[in-house]
Amino acid sequence: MDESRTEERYEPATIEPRWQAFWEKDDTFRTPPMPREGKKLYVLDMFPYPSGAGLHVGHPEGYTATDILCRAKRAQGFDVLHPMGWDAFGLPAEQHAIATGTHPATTTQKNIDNFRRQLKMLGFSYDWSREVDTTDPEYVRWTQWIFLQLFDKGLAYQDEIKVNWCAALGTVLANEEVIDGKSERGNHPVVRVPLRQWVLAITKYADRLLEGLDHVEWPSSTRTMQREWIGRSEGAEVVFGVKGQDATIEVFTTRPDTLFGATFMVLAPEHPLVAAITTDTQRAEIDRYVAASKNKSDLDRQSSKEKTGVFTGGFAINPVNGAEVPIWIADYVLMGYGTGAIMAVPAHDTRDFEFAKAFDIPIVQVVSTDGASSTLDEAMTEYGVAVSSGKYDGMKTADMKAAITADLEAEGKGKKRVEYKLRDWVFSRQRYWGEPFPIYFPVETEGDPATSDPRKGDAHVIRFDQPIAVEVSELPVRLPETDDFQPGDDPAGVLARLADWRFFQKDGKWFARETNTMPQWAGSCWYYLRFCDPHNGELAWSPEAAKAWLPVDLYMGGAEHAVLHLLYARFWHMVLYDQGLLPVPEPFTKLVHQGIILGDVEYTDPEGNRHPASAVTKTKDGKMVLEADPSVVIEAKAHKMSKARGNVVNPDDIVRDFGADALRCYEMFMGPLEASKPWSTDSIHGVKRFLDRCWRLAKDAKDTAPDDATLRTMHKTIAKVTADIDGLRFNTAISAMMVLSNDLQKAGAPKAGVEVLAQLLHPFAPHLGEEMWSLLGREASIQKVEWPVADPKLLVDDEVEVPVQINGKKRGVLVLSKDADQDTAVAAAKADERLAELLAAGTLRKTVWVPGKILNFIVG
RNA sequence: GCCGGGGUGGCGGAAUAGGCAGACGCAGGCGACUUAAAAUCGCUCGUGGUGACACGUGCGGGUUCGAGCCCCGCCCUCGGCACCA
Repeated sequence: MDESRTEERYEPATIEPRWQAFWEKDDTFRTPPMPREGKKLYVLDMFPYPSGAGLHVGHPEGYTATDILCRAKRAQGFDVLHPMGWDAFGLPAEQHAIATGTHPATTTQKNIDNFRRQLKMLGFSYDWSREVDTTDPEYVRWTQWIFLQLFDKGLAYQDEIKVNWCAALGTVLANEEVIDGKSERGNHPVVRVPLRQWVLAITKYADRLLEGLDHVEWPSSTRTMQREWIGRSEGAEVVFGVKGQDATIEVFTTRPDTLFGATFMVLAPEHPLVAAITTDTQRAEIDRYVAASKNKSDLDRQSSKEKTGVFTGGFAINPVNGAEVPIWIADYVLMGYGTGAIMAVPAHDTRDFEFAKAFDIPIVQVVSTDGASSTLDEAMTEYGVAVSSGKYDGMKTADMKAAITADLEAEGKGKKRVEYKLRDWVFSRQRYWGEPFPIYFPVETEGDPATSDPRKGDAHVIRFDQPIAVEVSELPVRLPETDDFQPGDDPAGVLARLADWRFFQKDGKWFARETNTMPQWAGSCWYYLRFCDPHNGELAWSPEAAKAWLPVDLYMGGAEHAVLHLLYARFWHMVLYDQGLLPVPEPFTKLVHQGIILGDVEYTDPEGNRHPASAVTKTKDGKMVLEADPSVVIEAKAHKMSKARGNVVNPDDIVRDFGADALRCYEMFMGPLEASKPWSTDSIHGVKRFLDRCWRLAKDAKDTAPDDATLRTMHKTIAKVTADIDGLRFNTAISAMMVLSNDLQKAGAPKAGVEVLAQLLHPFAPHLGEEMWSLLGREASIQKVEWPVADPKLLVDDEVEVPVQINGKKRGVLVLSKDADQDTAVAAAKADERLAELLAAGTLRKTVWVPGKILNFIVG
């Protein structure tokens, strides 16, 4: 036991809790209620779902990145809003309740406490006084209030939507939980049953949501995904007559110019006209096909691309030429898009081409690249000029689209139309653990309302067609207490059978509460707004607070939320903006996705056995093989972390073994923030050694002035690290600090240099930063010290090394003054014995001189 | 199939207005200190060659004095979408 020696070492386990306690007591990271003019910065992490498993190493990646930025920006004089909270409604807690009987609120609270402990352990500079929890009734109050804003504006409505009902599990399943018509868990049959649901009219905002993407600094891949999800498509609606009937069929097409090539029509099996059009001889076969497609989910329908379909026996009349074309039904036409019916132009549409081939339907070419027609081996989908199209022959595709649409419109046989892939948002769930809807319905009882009681099962009718909003003053509508979370035989879920909560009397009349709950998206759609003013008891947020802090300047979170969460949040934001409740039209100015951290690389032989890295070697032709037996080829691959694979890394273990600062720095040093990267516990050692060296530099700092070279390195590092933090290039920032620490050590630890290192390092390794500052004899907290500024004069060296090439190959290096001209450089090169010799070997044809960069002689 | 991102030493990665490829770190090798080990420090470390040199950024072409970076054609890989008329 040598106590003096342990004192001489960097001990994160001692210093980290000490500084965390200091920050807490000092309230170092408290955000001012209002920022100073022009000094606000709102940096937001996507808040986590507090799962029972706790934090994994993926969480701290994005959190550390934003924490570094926030700490640096505070030191640069910004008022930074950097809050954290919990997206705490969700299915796992309810499933846990079903399995164990523990109330979801209890489980959730426990998990939140564990998450908070872990985040504090990592030293993040959140303003914990602004913490929000989406399950807190004070938060739910305002989630419900926002729903009422949507309801009042007619943006929330009810509809019958088919859900995946699994009777055996007694629950409604999400699409991804259904495989081949069976439940993923238990393999029980799943049927599609229509259920009354709340739907939000997000499609009314489709164009706004699309247009807004042009004004945000988001990854282009994410913007593209949102654009494709919205799926705006311009075309025309064309009306076809039905032979021998009064009925008409409307179709949507983006290629009205190919109307002359329509050789058949296809209706979706669910299309309302199918029964009327079908002839008696075809009816049996049609009924069979319709029944078969009825139980298929969209997913199943799309799993096979083989074209199937049945002829109805009916014929449609082409509005431009009166041609009679057969009407088919086929499930490659979706009822949910366009009109549920298409004009099929096999010559110019790949799917129609396949169908025509399968059922031997004529293919008529009406667009051609050169004006001639020929037999097509595949659909010709490119634009060209019209052929076999009557008076339109010779017109270019784009022109003909406009012309024929106008002509159809004039005759009342069609018009311009815009379609979207985006569907309205099904906003209700048949669950317990979610926000109740602030809605109730009148109940009609059979007898006298005073004596009949729907709670006891007396006959009654709930008038779902007459929804009534709960008074704002009565919010929140709380979840009823219960200990029964078991699935039941009613798809409507747990709340529907809690009759004492569901039914109530007012003014002598019976009413029934809405028993659906909101999806998990609801709470996460507006948490960034509540953070501006989290304790407001009168309003969801004050206009002043919103104006001061919005928009979010940087939003950090996983790419898995690229579409849904970010689209839903933007939608709510726009609705609230339209009501004058928000100061800006888009919520998140800049968005960054941190990459996924994969498990440590695994070396696997063809039999699936794993080998240690040291047993593997690379052959000359680049194959990985077993060193002991080169005939065994090894696959080296980093896999996604998963419990099943057993490669999950727990931050608690890493902090225990290396410290929070080492974990933070390692995750930033691994590679670019947005790239997915394999974890390597081995590599943390290097980062830990670096932090160790920094600690010793502070401990051993000498009161000597840094020499000129060290001074230049200090200032270059200040410039590099400052710029890299702004650009979120933390890996290169750390490598620059490693260079500085190595230089400072060689230079004998001059105090001024170590102070700069501590300041630059503290956003990355905040505990060590504070500790170094204190070892250097300075007062806490380093967070309150102004960020260092580089002296531009010290950023450029007076002398530079310029490589000299002969015919593009490096043959030497010249040391020249930084503004040497070509003549000086050439003279210096000729003065070099070796270079002169090489130059003399041929005729000089050309000299390339890039000042300060390169000198290249072309010799022939 | 379509749309994006990416292929650089044994490993993670650095370097793009086209200008010394491999910064920084891991692993490895040699050495110093130590009774020894750990820790620390120093040197070394793309491949071939004693060396001068030659070859090297997924593959094949091209542009250029000069290409990891730009252009054309492929291969692999990771994400997303997938009958949207």
